[in-house]
Amino acid sequence: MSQPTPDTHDLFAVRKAKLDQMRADGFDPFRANWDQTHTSASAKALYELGEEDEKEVSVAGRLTNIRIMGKAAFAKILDRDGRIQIYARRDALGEEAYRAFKKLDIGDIVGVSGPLFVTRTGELTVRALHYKLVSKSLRPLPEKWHGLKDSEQIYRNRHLDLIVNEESRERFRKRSAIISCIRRFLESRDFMEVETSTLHGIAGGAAARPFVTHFNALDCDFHLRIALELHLKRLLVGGFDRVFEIGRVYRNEGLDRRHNPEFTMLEVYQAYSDYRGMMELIHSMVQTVCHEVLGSTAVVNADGVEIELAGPWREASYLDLIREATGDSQWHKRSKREKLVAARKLGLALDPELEDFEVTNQIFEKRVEPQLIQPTFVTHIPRELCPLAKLNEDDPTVLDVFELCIDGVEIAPAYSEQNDPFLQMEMFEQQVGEETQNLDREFIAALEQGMPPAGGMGVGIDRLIILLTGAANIRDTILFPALRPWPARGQNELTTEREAPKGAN
RNA sequence: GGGUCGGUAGCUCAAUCGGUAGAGCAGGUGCCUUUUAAGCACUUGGUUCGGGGUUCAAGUCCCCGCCGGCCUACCA
Repeated sequence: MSQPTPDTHDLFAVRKAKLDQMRADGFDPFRANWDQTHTSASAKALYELGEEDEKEVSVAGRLTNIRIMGKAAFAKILDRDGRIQIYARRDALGEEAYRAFKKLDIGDIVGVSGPLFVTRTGELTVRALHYKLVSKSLRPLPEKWHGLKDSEQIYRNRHLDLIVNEESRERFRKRSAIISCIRRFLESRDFMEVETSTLHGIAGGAAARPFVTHFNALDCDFHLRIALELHLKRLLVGGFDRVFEIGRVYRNEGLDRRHNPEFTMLEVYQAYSDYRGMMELIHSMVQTVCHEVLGSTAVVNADGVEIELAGPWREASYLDLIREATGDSQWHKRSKREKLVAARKLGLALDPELEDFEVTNQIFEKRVEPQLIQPTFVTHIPRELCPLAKLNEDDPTVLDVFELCIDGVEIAPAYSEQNDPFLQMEMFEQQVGEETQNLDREFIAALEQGMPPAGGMGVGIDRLIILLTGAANIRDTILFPALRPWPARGQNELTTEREAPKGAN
């Protein structure tokens, strides 16, 4: 087959022409495979064991770098563990194979086998005796030195980001390790992992606008869940005394540095415990993750501020923190008007129509929470703020709950769970007001069956990952964050044209 | 939703006051058998996000739109 000369500036066409030529010569890389005996890391480990020289390995990965020097070449391949150098020379591979090697492109996926050796400059290298192209890369990779910087491309083309940006690869590896560690921690405490449904008739357990979807078979609308809470508590009623779920929840609200419309939540429920028990649980959990995954109890946030996670953590009541922020020890005795004036002094122009507790809570969210950088359990939270927790026995205006704040963000709320169906009904009615169709009567019926006293907690996993990896943005911790769908005519339209696969047989 | 900044070659970035759109990497050709962002020589490559306007002349100024970053609003 006469090789058509493609435009040398059309990187796709140049690579496609190489592929066509290979297929014409009887080799189709998309039908090939490779027997990988070692990764970059295990090959290094093997070499460091010492003993006899010239250990043979067979590695595979994506070519990220090629340096051709006449009759020999160095290249690097990237596999799941990292990079390893390979050395190809004409007299070892043979004339024909070496000529083909020189035609490889950065981004191609190859298998390479041969003995390990260390180069003059001290780098462990595989001396290629055999190699095979096992997947052709038709698109060029971003620049080798600067990587991919454009944040939109990073989010839209995460695969490119992962190939060229090592920090990104490491961050997601760490995310996986943290979640795995959390699972093992909870299992070691005899919690059982469950999966509850994501399609809810009534999206309860939190106050957030849900996404709506339509179920054709039943011809009715469903909501994507906004929390895991109510189903998990029904499992407590059912006798699963210690349950947890790690799953997606969906909230139809704005996007920003700390909010993605779908995010990962961990919820844990433990019968015969309470919010104090949850304090111990989250503290131990974070210590365990620090030791097993991070190897450190200190983390540094995106602003360079160090946060010390080793315990014990500060405990402060909601009202004390408000008093501290406003400098008013008699805050609880002030009228709403006085509170509004105080809010204004703190630079908050609040709507006078807000309820009294909402005014205070605005101060909490805008002026207190952002200041809670080191881990702090905020306790004694006003009852209006959460309808699902038990009232404090000594002061029924507050709840037996905490909110764990770190780095100015709420990481985990936990409650002594309300199990009195009458009080629960009352709280629900206050919450939903007129919209009684949003009142989850099935849940109330479950409570009427009798739910054991329990502690429960929700952990925003993505926010925890931000904290533990020092990420600047929730999108850097979510593999495929929400973005507006591609415009109809994008600059980067699909290049692969529809054509009969000629080389296929 | 509002404010603000941005979108230039496949990638990372330049382009003075409105006056012929450039560089590095990647790509192509040639040389080079231990390189490290390999090197050397030559070289291809542009709907300057899209549409309109002002002007002798627009990447640059104005208007509209698209996409994104940041701030803000919403947000248990």
